[in-house]
Amino acid sequence: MKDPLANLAGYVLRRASAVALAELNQRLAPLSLRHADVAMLMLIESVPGITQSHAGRVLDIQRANMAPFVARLEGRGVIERRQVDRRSQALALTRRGRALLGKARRVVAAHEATLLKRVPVKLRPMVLPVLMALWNRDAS
Amino acid sequence: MKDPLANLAGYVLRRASAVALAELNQRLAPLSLRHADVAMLMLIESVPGITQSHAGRVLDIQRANMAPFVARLEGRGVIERRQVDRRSQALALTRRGRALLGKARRVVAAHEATLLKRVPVKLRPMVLPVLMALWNRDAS
DNA sequence: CACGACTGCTATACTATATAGCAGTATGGC
DNA sequence: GCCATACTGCTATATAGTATAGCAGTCGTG
Repeated sequence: MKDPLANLAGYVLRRASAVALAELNQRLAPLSLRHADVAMLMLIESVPGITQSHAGRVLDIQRANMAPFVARLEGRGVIERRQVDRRSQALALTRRGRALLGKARRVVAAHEATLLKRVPVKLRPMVLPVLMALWNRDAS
Repeated sequence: MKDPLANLAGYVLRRASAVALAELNQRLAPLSLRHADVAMLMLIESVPGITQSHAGRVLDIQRANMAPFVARLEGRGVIERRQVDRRSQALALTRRGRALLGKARRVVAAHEATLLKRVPVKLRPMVLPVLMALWNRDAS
């Protein structure tokens, strides 16, 4: 049946995001990772020593939610905290974290590939520009 | 700062969706509506008499979650249920529902406009095709 | 040095979504 | 007609994600 909401960008954006997210989480399940975990690991890897508060700002995770989130990753032994200040924590990957991230990267790459494969070849180069524009990090 | 995850379509898709959803819900707050309410009202309007279970399938809402959801809308007097079967419920908008949907439509239109305004003019015609392709209703 | 801003944290709440199971109902094959 | 099967609406419950309020301690700056 034809969905009468399919001509609303906001609606399709939400549905597409929900499907993609569910698929990614399913792919990550064997590694006992969620999408947010991988985002955090990738961020820490590319900005080693990033502050916990700074990471939260980049990933748009509330300070309150960062605490148990980071504690869980630390408890798993994939990241470690180093005091940079008497209030700030610098985050870094452990050896184990780097190994896990390696596997996660392959999963993410496969996920990205299936996402893009759904888009007609001619439109593929527009995917990221369109999404980035919709995200619009500067404005809101 | 440059987000190191910004080249992952899945990540940007999720972030864009989250921002857009939050904005829409804020816009809808004065009407005491959430995005899902409006989706339901729009669906019922365009397919009057649609079955509750069918609506749930179209909008991807679990049967279990449909029950309290529909009950809330009915309790507000915006939709009504008619027995079509001894097990199926047909949904329809009440007069009040149609009036409310009228206001909601304008809010949604404004939201859509601000979304599209973020996209460079050249890319705008690609927005819906790209999102629809990513959604990929046929496959998954 | 005092003040305001910042950091990490706990507790809590709310929303969205997911699973399990139940009673009753329609349907298609025999 | 009868029965197995699938479907409908529903309750109860669980989980994940996200949000607010507030606190103790720390830093930077005027």
